[in-house]
Amino acid sequence: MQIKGYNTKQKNIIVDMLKKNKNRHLTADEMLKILDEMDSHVSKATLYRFLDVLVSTGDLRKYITLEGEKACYQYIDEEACHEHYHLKCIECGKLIHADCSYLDEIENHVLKHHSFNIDKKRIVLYGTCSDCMGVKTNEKDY
Amino acid sequence: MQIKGYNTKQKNIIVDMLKKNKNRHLTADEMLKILDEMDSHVSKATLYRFLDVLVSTGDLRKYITLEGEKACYQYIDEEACHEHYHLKCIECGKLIHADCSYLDEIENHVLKHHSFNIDKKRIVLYGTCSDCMGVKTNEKDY
DNA sequence: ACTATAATTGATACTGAGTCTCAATTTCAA
DNA sequence: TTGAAATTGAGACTCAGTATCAATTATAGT
Repeated sequence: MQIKGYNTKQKNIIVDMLKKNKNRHLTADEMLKILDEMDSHVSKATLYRFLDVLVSTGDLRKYITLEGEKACYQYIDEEACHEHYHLKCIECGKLIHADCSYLDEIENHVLKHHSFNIDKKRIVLYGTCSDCMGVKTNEKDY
Repeated sequence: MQIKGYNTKQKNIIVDMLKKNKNRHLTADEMLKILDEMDSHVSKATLYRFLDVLVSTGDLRKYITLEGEKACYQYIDEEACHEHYHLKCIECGKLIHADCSYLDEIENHVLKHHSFNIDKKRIVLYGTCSDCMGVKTNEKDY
């Protein structure tokens, strides 16, 4: 991949780290920890700056910040270039990555019927996961 | 509506304020400002606490925090309780109420293929509305 | 009404992801 | 080689939201 701007040591370190972890969803903090463990320290500012660049060039996919959760990123290559949406369980908090072409149908419907162009990366559907479905915990009592 | 827990002055003030602004989407900060202007000061901690309660009882709908934006809330009453999903434009911030039976198809798909039971009221799809679609601002250049 | 106790409130300190600043360093084109 | 422009890093900063905890208030039991 082509690095935008000046070709620096730090940018190459970051890209290498992302490629090595392309099947994971990393947060910026996790990346910093990984880089430190690799004795390849890169500053927080540099990391955030370059992540933004990679997102803007389309080399990295950024998932929407969920309520109370951190943004996470996934490197995009041949194997991982299909998008997915997120299912977030209200009961147990689990985040499910739904890899599924149905996404495109939703996109098409909304575009056709509502003239609205969905950013698929940001889709988060809230509800109850299979594990929690029968197991309705007693509601908090206020 | 029934107030959960002890019936306090502050809770009533908050509910009144929400009812008066039921057609708006307010952030917590905006609410605090409104309350101050009404000379009905309620502390930040109390507001946030009670908003959580109202969301848990279903009296208030909380919209997911967009990257870099604040959470906003909408009071739910007879007129606003239909099942519809929301389309939120990333460019202009407009919130579109999409009344549409396609919702059920999404629900069925996710239940069938992912064993996940969507809470339809919470669906918010982010993207670009028709007004903003042609008007792509020039990208940042890195 | 009184009291005990449990819930609630509010001032304020704190958290933490992400941003900003700016001097020092590095890149690269000429 | 050189110097203008890009980049880096340490750390200060932002700010929505949370936690703390002593003081206050609501309610149930008598």
